[in-house]
Amino acid sequence: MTTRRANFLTEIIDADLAAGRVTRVATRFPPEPNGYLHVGHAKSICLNFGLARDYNGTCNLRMDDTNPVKEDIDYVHAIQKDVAWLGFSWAGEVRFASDYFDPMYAAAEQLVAQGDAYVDHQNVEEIRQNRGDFGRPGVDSPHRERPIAQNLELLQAMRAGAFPDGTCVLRAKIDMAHPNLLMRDPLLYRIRHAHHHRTGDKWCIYPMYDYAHPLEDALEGITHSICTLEFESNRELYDWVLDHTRNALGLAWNPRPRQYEFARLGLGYTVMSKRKLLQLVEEKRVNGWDDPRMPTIAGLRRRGVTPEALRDFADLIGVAKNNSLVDIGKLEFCVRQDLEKRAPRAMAVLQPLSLQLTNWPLGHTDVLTMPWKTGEPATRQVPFGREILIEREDFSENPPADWKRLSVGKEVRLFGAFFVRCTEVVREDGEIVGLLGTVDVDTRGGEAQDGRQPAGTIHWVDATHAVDCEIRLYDRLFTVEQPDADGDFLPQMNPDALQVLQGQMEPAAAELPGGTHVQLMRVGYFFSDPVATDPGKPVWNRVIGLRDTWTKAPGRQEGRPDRRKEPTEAKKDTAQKKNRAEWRAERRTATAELAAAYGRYGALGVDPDAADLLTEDLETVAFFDAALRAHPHPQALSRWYLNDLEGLRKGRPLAEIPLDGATFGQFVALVDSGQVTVPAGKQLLSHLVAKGGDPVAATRALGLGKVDDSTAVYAATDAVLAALPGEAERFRAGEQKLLGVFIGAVLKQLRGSADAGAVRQALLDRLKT
RNA sequence: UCGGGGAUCGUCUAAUGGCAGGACCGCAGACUCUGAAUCUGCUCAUCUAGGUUCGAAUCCUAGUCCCCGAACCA
Repeated sequence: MTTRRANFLTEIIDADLAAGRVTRVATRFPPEPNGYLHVGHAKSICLNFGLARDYNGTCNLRMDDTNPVKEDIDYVHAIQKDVAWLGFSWAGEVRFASDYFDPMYAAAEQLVAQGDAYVDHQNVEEIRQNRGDFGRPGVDSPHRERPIAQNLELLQAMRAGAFPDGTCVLRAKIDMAHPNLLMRDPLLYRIRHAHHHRTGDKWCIYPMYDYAHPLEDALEGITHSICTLEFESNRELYDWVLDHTRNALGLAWNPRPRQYEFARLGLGYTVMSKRKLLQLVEEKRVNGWDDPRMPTIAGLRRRGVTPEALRDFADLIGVAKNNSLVDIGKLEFCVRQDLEKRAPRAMAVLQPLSLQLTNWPLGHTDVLTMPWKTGEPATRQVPFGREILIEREDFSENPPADWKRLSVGKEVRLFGAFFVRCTEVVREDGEIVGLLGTVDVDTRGGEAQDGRQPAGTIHWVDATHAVDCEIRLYDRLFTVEQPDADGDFLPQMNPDALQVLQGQMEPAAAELPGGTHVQLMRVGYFFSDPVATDPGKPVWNRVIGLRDTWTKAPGRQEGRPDRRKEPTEAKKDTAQKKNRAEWRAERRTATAELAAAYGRYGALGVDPDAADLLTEDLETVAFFDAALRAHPHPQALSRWYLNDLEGLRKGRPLAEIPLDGATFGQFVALVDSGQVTVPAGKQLLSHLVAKGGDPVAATRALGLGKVDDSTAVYAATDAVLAALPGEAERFRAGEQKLLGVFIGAVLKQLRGSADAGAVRQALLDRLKT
């Protein structure tokens, strides 16, 4: 049983299940096979498959292959491999949008037959021109009103291959003046005389995404179709297609799929668009889709990132609708956390410096047995001889005060072996070329008989047995957090994202096969490249360095990103954009009744701002007038209307809520009379907006009548304080803010039917020491 | 310009009218045969202004800023 991570989507699903809208959960991951999957897709995969897992539902893997000129079978295979590698299994076979071309076409003919679609002969340019723009409505196509029979004939001719590419399209007949540009007669089918990787030459017309996607979902019985934020505007069209094809395929769309959008992953120091990734590959700025510098799943896999780390990362960053740019340090954290647990330890030096131990017998080798990992049984043999290689940066001639490594005259421990002391520096032309030192043979295994502890421990390898190996040091692909913020992203590429070094590795580790994780002690986590490693010729990729609180890598922007914004200067309103108040004022000028109502309310003592809001339209005025007739107290009425009812109706027109103006007036009268308290009134109003009914009857039914009985208040107060002894203690200790918690609890117990002031008083009474 | 979204520690994300919580990062300390890991502690946030309420991140009003949308791409 995995713990379910809550987010806005799980809330929606819970509500759907509770309301019976769906009885099962079916999601899908629908990539277009036109590129490799990247870590952004990994987030989506974890979401869709994770939801299916958490709700005992299903998740399909579906190739959205509706555009034959861009897609390729190789990508299909790569995508399957990546999803499986991430640890997910899809329901049944892999699906293909192209599997549904027949029913999609049938539905298109039905749309034409219903008069909901037509064949348009305008060219691309004309269609674009006639679509209008954000500020201008579109104009109807000259072919928009063609008779149905002719449209049907043309569509069939399109399908039969009678027209060359680009000569005509099938369009939905919606509204060329629609504020959502996607709804201005969107294209449904275009002609492409192209070979499709699955359907071959069967089709020469292919459906557009907005038409195909909802049908794919519906045909597969998807309940929750989850996509990214940029598709928000497409949702309206998604629903239109479903609404207008619901009878065409003999399917009831039950449950009808619904689209929900979440924020896609933005990750620092990399790029995530398929186009840019493709460009990096095609221009050979990286070595293919699986280059370990790439944010592709294939690249991360080859680098040595594990599926567990990626899944942890997906959990860590969560799912929401905020546009976000995730700190790449979070990914790095997940990688380290995972590798820390699993990686055996080994030693290699990247930049060797020789240390001759002058008191060690010439030609003698001691073989030490060390565990692959502290506390675990598996061991390895590590040779130790007269010449030792240490890391160049582990020696300093002029060490700082807190130096914990080697320097002249100082003793350090060689990890798992002996204590050594440096006695002399060997130079050539002023350059340090080696070190002379002595070893304490009584410290074998790293423990001194006398219990002394050297200041530091460093890693090392034996010079005569060390194995040459290629070390590939990977770093962030770009030098700035947002390489594609503006302009060209290529100049931001990090030239040091790959550094190749010739290192010296202990022999046991050098024999590890490709695809093995290891922590090179004090250096980082490494992965033997599964492609480049040959037997006896190891190539090691650095997955990620160890966290380093001592030295900071040069040339890298330090620490956490600080994207804090300067408080922006309020922009002077140069554009004469009309605000909502101005719209209302304008409408009042145009409509005498509104103006009259405004004057009338003002005369009744309603605050001008409130009067402005109440005279937004005639519907509101009529409602308010009816309320006024039932309860002639304009201030109270307007407060309840504006502050509570306005929020409760959630944008629905007044006519659609089961509460009319007169009843609303009666409701306010009831509260004003003191028979119902304000908090109870809020509950009551919420009930009336949802269910309708008579306020007095509802009050009685819900038990919301005011409790004047101070015994009851005190009893509830005592019960609450008894149930929250810790809080009561803290309150007495001075945490004033807890009073609200108590009031809330008492009010809840009394169903809001007590006066808050009385409750407060009772609490203070009881709580005073 | 129109339509649709969004705004909470530096970053990501909770809190659904009642104690602004967690994680990453950072800082300090403990421990350490890895300057790692581990452990402890600390710093740090509700876009602004009004209003409703005993009580507002949450409800109302006005404003500000950010993102997406005008491929025969998905």
